[in-house]
Amino acid sequence: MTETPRRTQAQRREGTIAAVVDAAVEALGEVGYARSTTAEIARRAGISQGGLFRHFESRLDVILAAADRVRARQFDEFRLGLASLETFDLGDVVRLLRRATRAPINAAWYELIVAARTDADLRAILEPLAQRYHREIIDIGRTLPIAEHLPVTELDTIVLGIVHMLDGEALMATVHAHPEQEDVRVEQLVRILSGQPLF
Amino acid sequence: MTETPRRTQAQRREGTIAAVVDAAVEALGEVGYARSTTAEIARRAGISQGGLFRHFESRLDVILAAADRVRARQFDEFRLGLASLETFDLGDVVRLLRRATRAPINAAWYELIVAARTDADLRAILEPLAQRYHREIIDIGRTLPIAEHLPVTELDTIVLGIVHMLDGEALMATVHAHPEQEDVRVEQLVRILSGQPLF
DNA sequence: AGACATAGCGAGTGATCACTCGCTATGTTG
DNA sequence: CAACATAGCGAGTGATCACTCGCTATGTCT
Repeated sequence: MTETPRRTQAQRREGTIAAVVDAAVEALGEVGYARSTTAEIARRAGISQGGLFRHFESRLDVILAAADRVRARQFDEFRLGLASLETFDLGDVVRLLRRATRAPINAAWYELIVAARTDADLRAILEPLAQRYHREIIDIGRTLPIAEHLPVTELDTIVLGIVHMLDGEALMATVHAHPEQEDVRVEQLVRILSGQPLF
Repeated sequence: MTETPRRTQAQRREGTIAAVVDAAVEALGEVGYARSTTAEIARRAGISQGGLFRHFESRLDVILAAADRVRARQFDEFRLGLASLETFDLGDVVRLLRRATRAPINAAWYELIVAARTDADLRAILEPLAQRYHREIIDIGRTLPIAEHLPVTELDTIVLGIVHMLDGEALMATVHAHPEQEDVRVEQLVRILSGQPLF
């Protein structure tokens, strides 16, 4: 009655691993780091708890794979968004960045960053990824047309400053959202950065 | 041999409660929300686990008290710092704010904010505190001398923007610190906000 | 087809969780 | 001092944690 897909071992393995990593990313976003247990992840991946450990040595091993998947997907999507812009209007770039920081998948990244502060093992595996994350943000900033009109250290300060601001905003929004003020805040920010003196 | 302090019941109660709340704040900062268990908090407070439940109905009850203590202490200290400033140089204010966001006690606040995203019960008790936190930041901003030279909505945008930026910076610093660049970043930021056009 | 390797399963295991309960210690009230 | 109320203790309790293990299911190799 039911069809037998007849997949090779490599296909089965690959498919299961991908399902587990996706499930882990989803769990991090939906229930947070502490409740992203191996049972929870296995359930979301449609696999038994024991089966999970066939492909991953430990929970941390799953988390590491999930973290790198989040990082890669975020940058892929952001670069795609950048490429679709016809002009490099600062407001558009900030809005793209805001969309990235508010994306559900980015919540998983925040979970990991915060958990890493008090979990030395997690921090050890997350640090290289965070370094790369940071590096990629800086690099993208330097490819923007604006880069030609600014000293590089100021450019980096502005890019990181905006990203950090949006990170802080996204985190606080979970307990205190102000959606009606967000657009006007972006406009004001752009105006300030564009050089109209404020005081 | 050992002295008997002979405290009243009210004093004993008050002292124990204060010890528990302090222990909870300390635990949140040092081991994070998930590992701030009632056993961990009781141990740090020098009390038995059962004794803790004599004064608090649940773990969340302890957490709530700790959260409000963090909020109150942060604002007390910041207002004290502000009062000690001879001039209201923007750089000094930003440095004060940075000191506040990087304070160990503030890490407890971040733990709670992030945990609240995926914990409805925690979010319910934390939301009013977060509202008050937000309100107090805005209010302090509006008492600054700068307020007289700016429309209030722009002032709020700048104040919240800087606070969010420092929050984001503080959070990312746990996995990716750049202490050597921090001072120059503040100077650049102040220069930008002071009206020198960048592009 | 038969021998072998890998994939997947689910019932353990010891540790830890928030919380309870019967008890003792200390302070209060008359 | 006696009767009582509150403070504090620590051994439970059932649930859940990461992880293991003996087993079956499925794919591979000759």
